[in-house]
Amino acid sequence: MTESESASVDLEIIVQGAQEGKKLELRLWLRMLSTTKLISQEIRRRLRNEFGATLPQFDLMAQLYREREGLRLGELSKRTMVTNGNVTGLVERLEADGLVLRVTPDGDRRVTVAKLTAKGETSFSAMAAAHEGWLRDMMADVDPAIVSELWRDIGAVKSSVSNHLSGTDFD
Amino acid sequence: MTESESASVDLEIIVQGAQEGKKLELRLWLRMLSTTKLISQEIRRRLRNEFGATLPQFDLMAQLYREREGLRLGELSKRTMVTNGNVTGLVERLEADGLVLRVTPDGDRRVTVAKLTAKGETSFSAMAAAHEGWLRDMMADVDPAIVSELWRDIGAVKSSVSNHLSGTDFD
DNA sequence: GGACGATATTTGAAATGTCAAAGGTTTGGA
DNA sequence: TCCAAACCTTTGACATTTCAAATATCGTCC
Repeated sequence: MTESESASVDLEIIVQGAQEGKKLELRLWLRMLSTTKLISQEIRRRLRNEFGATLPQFDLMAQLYREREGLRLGELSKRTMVTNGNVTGLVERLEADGLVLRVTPDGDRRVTVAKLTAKGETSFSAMAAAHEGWLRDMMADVDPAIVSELWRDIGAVKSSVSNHLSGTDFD
Repeated sequence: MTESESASVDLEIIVQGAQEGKKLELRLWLRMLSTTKLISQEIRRRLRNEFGATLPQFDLMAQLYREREGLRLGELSKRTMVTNGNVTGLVERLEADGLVLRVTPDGDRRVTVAKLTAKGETSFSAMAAAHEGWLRDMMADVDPAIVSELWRDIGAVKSSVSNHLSGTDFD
């Protein structure tokens, strides 16, 4: 009994080891990373060519588009996963282009709230429509059922990662 | 949890349809992107804290570690998915730290080959071992079968994206 | 052997990114 | 009241990133 069981286990180990070495998680990570880079670069190129915008600007405007009242810079920083200092510069440039407005509310003068201007909303909604289409095109060869499955399972990965962060996590 | 499975599935579908409607690909992309950012930032932090290294440096050294003869900068650029100009600066800093060496082969003086020094190999192999462990830890809550499945299905995404890139096009 | 196109890398400008430290502002006790 | 801790944003020093233009070298065609 131990003989047959251990034999099949050994075989699995051997096959896996022979074909790919080991480190399943590492291989998944490398593939996720390269795929994400590939898509990012394509989106970046198209945003640039068709709208003269950058990806970080698009991401930031996407957050503001969903919150028409505007967002504090710290909140923007969390949602875009970009550091505070970086948000400052991004908003500065967007404001210079007339796409975003900065306001300090009366209640608390430590705070700066960023908000899309009318021009910003128009500009973003055109980009968003195109952006969605690009993604559909790029993933056109993937079975929708697989897309759903990936969405779910990557959620599991994200959740696992969130629970094993070293520094100050929680949110 | 107290409800039957089919009821909760229906509910999910309804909620999903009502709240987000369509855009499955868009939602997958946003989740992939945020998950990748999360993992990247964690690795970045640990590389910095434990080894005083940066992620791009680690990535570049990883390529050189697999090619002990060294790589031309253009090849490095392709493999790391980083632009040529960027590789120049990365290699410069790594050379200043004594981790990488630059050589111009006799045959072709246009070419620069980068190669890990002994110090670079030692340094990288310590980082690589830790790096692999971090990924295993971060993904510890994900079923290995799911990890395999993700690896395969993300491969399908990557392949689809590769087939729908806008080369040099016009408007 | 000299001009030309193809290759390979570097450079320069601008934007994005991190981190740590410094600025203001509020708030909550003593 | 007053001051120290907490909060929010900006600043400053660097590293990374992209793109486009500039350099440098090779190979070839004549």
